[in-house]
Amino acid sequence: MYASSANISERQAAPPPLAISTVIFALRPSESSGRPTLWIPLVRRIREPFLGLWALPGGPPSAVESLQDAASRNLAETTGLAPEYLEQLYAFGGLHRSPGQRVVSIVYWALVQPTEAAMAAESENVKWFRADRLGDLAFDHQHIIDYALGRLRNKVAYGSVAYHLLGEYFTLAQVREVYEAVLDRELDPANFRRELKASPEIVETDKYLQGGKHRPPRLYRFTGLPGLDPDNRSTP
Amino acid sequence: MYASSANISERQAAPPPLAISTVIFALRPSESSGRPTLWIPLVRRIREPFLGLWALPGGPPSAVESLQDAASRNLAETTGLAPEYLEQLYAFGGLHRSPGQRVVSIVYWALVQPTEAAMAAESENVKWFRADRLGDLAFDHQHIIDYALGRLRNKVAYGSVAYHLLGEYFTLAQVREVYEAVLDRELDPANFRRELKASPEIVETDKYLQGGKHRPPRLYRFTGLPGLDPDNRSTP
DNA sequence: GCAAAAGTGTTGAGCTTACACCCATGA
DNA sequence: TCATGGGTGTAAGCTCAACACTTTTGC
Repeated sequence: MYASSANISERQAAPPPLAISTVIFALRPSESSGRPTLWIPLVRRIREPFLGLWALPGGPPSAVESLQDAASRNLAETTGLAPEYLEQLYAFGGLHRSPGQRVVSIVYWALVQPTEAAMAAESENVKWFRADRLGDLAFDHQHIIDYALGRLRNKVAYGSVAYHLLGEYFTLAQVREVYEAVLDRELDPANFRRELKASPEIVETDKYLQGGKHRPPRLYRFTGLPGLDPDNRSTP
Repeated sequence: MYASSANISERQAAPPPLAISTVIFALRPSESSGRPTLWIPLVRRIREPFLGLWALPGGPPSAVESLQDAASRNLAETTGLAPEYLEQLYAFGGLHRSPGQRVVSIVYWALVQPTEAAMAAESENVKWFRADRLGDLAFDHQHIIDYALGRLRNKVAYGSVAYHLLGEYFTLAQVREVYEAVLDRELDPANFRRELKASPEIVETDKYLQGGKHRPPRLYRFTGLPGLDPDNRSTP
């Protein structure tokens, strides 16, 4: 009988090793249409298994950092990115995720702003891909990305997540484009703008976006809070 | 640079050990009002730290079982229960969850039917508590339970989870009582029944619940699917 | 018959949706 | 001045919440 989740010295078999991975989303204009689409940075496998294939950035957590910090560090090390939004996705621990040793991966998902994404480190072994056009990936990473996409869609549909894919100032039409890219369907501009203006987290500024072809749209800011990591108890 | 979530041999420090815990919910009639309320089984700590305090059932996963199977086994070993519903809750991995060694806990949450719950093993070291009246718990387990309660409330409000707390046959009023217990507010019986009858997953039977004080209500069944664990990829 | 829960009907408020329309700007 | 996206108005339709009402049982 095991009476605690925090004492593992009570069983013989070695528990499976742990790794942290992150699915990172950013917006980039599509090469064809120019409209914003979702992109994901991947890193190339430099050893077996799956040598040469693309995979999610990840690695083992160190003993002295929280899981979320591990995801952050990892993300900075591989891609140079500092995410605007970072949330735990799921812990994957199936027996056959990896040939050879079995690994438990705690996966995070992140949103980065386009300014960040633009100056992200890209190299021989780090490349960005359109989220809907990935090739063959290592391990179960395609499956993980599909799950992350589902979560993103869900969070966008309800919550206040879309703004983390945009810069500090944005037009309401830009927000709509994010929704349209993520949900993959068109939305009524008139009704969408009304809905956003009803939300108190979106505040109007007195700036306008200049340089467009037509009437310059007003810029807005998002003032909502990022949402807390549940892995923090109030009684330390 | 760490190119994979499934290869941990690339870093020096030993990763933190892993444990699985489960928050188990079942309905029992309240001693005072007789109306159904949420109860949770806990196990007593039989060693330091937190010796003597109550804690969530849990233990290390073995190397040869999936995380969900580990939660299931664990649950059977400690409480004798076979849950009707089992879903991953969150991976808790803060640095200060446990005095002494740092542990990462992947926590599941479960719903068991009242028949199961009634014949659950109870002993000196395993007891059931009202979810809203727990004493001091070991580790961050109170915090975890609060989070699980939030998830349960959310899933009940939207989804099709309430039926897993009931037996195979149930009246619509019983479903309403579950909602009322979980959400902690009263619901309009007329509107609630209409909403349920609109759902195709709830099918009418030709049985009636006899033995009540008044008009015998019709019994219904739930035909929905349990919802899949995301930790299963389709390409094996 | 009476009390109480099972079960049905109805109505108004409010929100969503579709779309007509005006506004401001670059070319 | 015209094309285009920014931005506003509005009416139909639907959903939801409140509550009056009928039905069926045990006592």
